[in-house]
Amino acid sequence: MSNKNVVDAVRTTFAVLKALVELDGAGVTRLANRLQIPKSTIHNHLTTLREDGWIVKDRHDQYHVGFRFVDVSYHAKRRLRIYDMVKREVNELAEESGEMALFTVEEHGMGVCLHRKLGPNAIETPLYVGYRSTLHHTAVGKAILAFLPEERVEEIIERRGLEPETEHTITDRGELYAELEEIRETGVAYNHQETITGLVGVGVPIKRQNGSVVGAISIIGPTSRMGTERLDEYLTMIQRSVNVIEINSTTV
Amino acid sequence: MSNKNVVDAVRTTFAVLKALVELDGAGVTRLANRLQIPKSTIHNHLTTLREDGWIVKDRHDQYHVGFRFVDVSYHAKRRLRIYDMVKREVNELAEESGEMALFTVEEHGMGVCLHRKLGPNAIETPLYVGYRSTLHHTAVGKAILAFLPEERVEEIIERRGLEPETEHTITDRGELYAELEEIRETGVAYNHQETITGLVGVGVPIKRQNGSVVGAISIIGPTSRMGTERLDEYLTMIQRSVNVIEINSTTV
DNA sequence: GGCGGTCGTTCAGTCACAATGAACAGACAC
DNA sequence: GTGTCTGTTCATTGTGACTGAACGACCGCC
Repeated sequence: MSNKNVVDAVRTTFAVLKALVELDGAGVTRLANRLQIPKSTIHNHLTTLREDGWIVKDRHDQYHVGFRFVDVSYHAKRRLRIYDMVKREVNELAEESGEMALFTVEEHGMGVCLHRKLGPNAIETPLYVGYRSTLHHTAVGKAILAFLPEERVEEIIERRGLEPETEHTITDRGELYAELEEIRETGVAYNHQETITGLVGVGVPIKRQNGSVVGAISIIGPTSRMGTERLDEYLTMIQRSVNVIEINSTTV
Repeated sequence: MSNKNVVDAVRTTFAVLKALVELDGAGVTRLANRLQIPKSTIHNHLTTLREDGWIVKDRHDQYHVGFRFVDVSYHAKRRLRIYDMVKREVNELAEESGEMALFTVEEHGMGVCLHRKLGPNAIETPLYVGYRSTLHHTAVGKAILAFLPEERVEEIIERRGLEPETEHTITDRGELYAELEEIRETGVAYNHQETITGLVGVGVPIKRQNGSVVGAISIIGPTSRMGTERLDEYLTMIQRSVNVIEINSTTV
């Protein structure tokens, strides 16, 4: 079960934290049952986490992840120098388009949404800042994959699979590679109802001077409002934003 | 050294994470030196954290806290049902006042800023979403302290102290209690250059139906722009916002 | 108001395993 | 080539993480 050179107790603690997030707070017994770990062990971990200020216990003896992670989150985002600039551009894209605009980066083979702005007409989606998803079925995800080294892409597909989200999700490796090739040529990635039926998106990667990809920006909306000519319009807007970001990031 | 019923390995791991945040990324050796823990031990923890997707290693073998904490952060904030409403009100306060508006809650005896919005004229401060500080020298902090149970307040002062930030910071326990009493009567807390010289603020607590305090909202700006009458103006605005929040939170 | 059935918490024993230091390998400057 | 930084591996060992059973607090129910 346990690999070498790793600390199992750390695994346990983060399993507890993950469960607290998923259960939206829980008590000792519920955690013990869910994780199949004795109550006393769970209790020790919870006590440690609480004493160190990472979780809280409410008046009903329910434990919750604490706000200290908000601090960690801030510092994680701060590592991206372009973050503030990207935020500004994404906000503008949302305002101009009226739809939802977002910024996503890749980490451990998953896409993580780091900024999201709802325009005046934006639809409701489960997407939030911090949301993690596989890369193969989103506009931003494919935009990123297209510009990662080939071996990284294979590694990621191996690790994360090509699970279908809708009937339009690309689940064939060859098909995906063909589309990535096309994205490399055109510099644009689309999401044609591959994540949620009725939802389309257009995304463009943000690259460093050396050509490596940092992340991607996209605009997302319902098929009813996002026809071909509208998508083209949005694409132009996004490309302008990415241009601004890429140019300004070289000077810093 | 080690308490009973706690897991030291967990302490170590979070010490590593904390150091990674403070150092803005670091390698094995630097962490080992800083934490006075052998390299191999640090390495084991880093490997575990990385395999589980909590930290990343860049191309220069520097470890950084990962974006997965952004996800945790989101779920921590989501626990506050009033969060979205507060966010909207704070944004509006910042727009209307032109200054910085913010929302802070208490956790483990510290204030944690959960939302911050810069108005058009807002000044630069080190305050960010996730920022943690002691409670005794801020408007929001005192607003919260005033409506916590007396024994909690004593506990917090005992644990966190009354460190001076400027020459105006209240460091005397009796003086602080007197001011808290006044805040309880008026429902308003002020920060008169107690955190940063030249910076003043006005804050109001947000309470639940049962009278317990959830957090506080404030507007912060430079002394030059924030005279008595201006502060009164802002106070009225904040009170209106808090009113909206408190009324709407009872119906949910 | 007594009585199961929860819950969280405590505690001492034990053996897995976290911590360790020394050795190794790779990068880099000079 | 040489020296000095890195990060990494690995066998050893002694400690402390894990464990189950017992405890006590709480709550609803009959």
